Amino acid sequence: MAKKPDLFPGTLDMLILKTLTHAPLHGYGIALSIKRLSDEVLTVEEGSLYPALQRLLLQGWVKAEWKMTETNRRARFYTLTASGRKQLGIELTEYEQMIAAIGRVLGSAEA
Amino acid sequence: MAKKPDLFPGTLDMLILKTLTHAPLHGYGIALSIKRLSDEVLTVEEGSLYPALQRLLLQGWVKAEWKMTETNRRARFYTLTASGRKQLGIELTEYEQMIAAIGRVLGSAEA
DNA sequence: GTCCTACCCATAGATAGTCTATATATCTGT
DNA sequence: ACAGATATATAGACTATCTATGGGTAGGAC
Repeated sequence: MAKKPDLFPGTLDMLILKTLTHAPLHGYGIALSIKRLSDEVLTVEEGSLYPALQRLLLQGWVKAEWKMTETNRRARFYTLTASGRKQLGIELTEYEQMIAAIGRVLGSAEA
Repeated sequence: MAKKPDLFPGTLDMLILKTLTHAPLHGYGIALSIKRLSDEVLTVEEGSLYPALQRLLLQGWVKAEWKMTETNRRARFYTLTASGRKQLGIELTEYEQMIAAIGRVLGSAEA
């Protein structure tokens, strides 16, 4: 984490997996998608995105194939696998539990 | 981050500052407080807590003094400063903005 | 009186996930 | 020809967290 992070460490994988539930996308498209959906609040840097995609590939949560984009450039399209979908479910649950717990602390009136 | 973190990186400082808005506490008490308020979901390890307190001291967001606990042991009590209270406000705003943005991505039906 | 548990502080080292910076290349519009 | 958007990828730096360890005190149980 150099300086201030553009997103929460640990949430990137979840966001990528979620984005791929809609349709297969290439890396650049994933970054744009997350940026757009979050109203420009979340920015995924390339140096974060591609390592993350390698991790997901290694885990078997996504698969990749080279195709042509609509603008006629070659790009790697990533598709969510069955185990990736399962993993997304796990991460969503953990995330919501964590957020709820933090919310309880932040909302507390007493120590 | 060795293995799975017990909380979101970046949120610890905010949680500590929030806990101290109620009353001055020593390190051990802060850890217990966060654990209890979060229903045992969030665990602050000592190896995370004390470095974090050093950071907060350096920034001037908390001040510390040695006192005696109710159980008659000497302990360092940390108190929130004015700038610490201001910093907490900033971090809360950023946090909520971030959470809202992630929620929009996770709740999206389309890419 | 000795042991055990809870209390309390602190540092060193490992780990991992992020950012910055850089390199390469193609397509489109001017 | 050139600029700007599209597109992939890696190396290196940074930093907050975890694991592991060390030291020390008070109080109660036995």
